[in-house]
Amino acid sequence: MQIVSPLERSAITSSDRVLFEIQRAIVEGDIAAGCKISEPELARRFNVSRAPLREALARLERCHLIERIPNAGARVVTLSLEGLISLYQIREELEGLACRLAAEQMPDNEIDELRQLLDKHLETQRVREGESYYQEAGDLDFHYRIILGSKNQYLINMLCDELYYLVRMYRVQMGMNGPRVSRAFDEHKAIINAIANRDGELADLLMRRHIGASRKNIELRLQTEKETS
Amino acid sequence: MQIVSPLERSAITSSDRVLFEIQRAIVEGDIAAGCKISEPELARRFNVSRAPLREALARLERCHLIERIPNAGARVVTLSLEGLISLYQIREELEGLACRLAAEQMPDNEIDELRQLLDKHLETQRVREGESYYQEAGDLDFHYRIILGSKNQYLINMLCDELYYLVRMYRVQMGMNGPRVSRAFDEHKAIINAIANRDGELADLLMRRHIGASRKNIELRLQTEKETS
DNA sequence: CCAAACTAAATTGTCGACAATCTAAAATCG
DNA sequence: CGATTTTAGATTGTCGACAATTTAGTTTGG
Repeated sequence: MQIVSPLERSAITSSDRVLFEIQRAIVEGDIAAGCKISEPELARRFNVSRAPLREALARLERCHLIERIPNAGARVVTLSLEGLISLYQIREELEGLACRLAAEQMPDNEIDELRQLLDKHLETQRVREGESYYQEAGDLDFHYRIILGSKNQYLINMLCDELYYLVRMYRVQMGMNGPRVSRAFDEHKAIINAIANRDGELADLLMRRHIGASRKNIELRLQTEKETS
Repeated sequence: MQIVSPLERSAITSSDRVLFEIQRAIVEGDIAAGCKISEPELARRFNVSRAPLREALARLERCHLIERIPNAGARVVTLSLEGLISLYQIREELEGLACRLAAEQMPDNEIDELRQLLDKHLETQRVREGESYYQEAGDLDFHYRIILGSKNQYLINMLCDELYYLVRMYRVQMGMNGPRVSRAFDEHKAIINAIANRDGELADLLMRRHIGASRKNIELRLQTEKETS
């Protein structure tokens, strides 16, 4: 059984296709945060009828990218410091748990693969110092694999399907890059080492710190942006 | 602002109505676990077209009550010991977090109301010793209010909207009752005391233990059922 | 001039029918 | 006789149109 990389999915139905396109558009800001969503407009834009579009909207609501009010329509969510903190509080708990479980459940070969992935990312980072996109994708991939390693069906579903698009949206639109990128590598290394040693408690702790540091990094960024504006 | 009891909701659209009815039917076992779901049949049964029914199915999938496969249809989830453990592992983390946050965020009047609720439940339990339904509803109400007290939007959404119907389903269909009912009251009391004292760390710990004990209770029950059958 | 009531346009929710896909039973071939 | 292919039935996905509701603009009354 091959592990399907989480960032590439296959669209079966036309509802899937529309979902993926709108998801990407919202995450990357092509459809602005807080923007009202018009069903007829989007249906025309993506060449589908309203039925599959509404199915897609239901799934967008599920991953917290839009908010719907019955008989009134949908809006893209607005990003806020408060929301960011709420989101990362949950991530700390759930991904900490994921690490603890992965330390018990993750097979050796998956751990090896993850190590190789980290090495590969290190090279890419050296080459593309400063550019943050690849690091972000790599970071997400790292987190994804540990979550999958937990073998907890609900955990996987909640984090990978319901929460991570919003995480990406915060990262892309609020900008997570700069000097923290290199430090994140060391933290990833320490986490995978703890998992390889089957030390779930340590892996849990390290992941909580890692996510906490990431949160503080974005908070700081928001703070300085406010001051300079 | 009045706190709307989570167990009573108002159906705005006909899709809502169908959702609530099917939700109840699945949770209480009227539609059996593992059962295949036929869209035309359910549409006839609830006197709606397939459009609102499919909207309802999408939301049922969201709260993990059914599983859908594109072009192949939906099934009611099957309950398993493995699934139960996965579910409760997540509850321990998230409700522990909810307690910690509630200790910081919950206003005094909400804490008082929750205390009064516990006293009321105590009376009901004395009167109806042995019958577990009221305790269950009360227990859920208790957990609900603490989650709401956390004031974390995502936490509230994930627990109250996405996970708790499944929790109820496990409880109803696997039967959570017996001598643990009375002990749960004491645990609830201790938790609300910790929150009232603004001791988030303790409240967190106590909630994790409370949920862990609840899980072990059900596990034990499943074990003995297996042996006697 | 402001507020409330009404009206019209647009949007969302729902319906019935058609197209695409899957499932299972019947037929064919080795 | 068993395995594969074919075919018929049923189910899911999608479409366009209609009904119900909301929103914005206009009119009316104080």
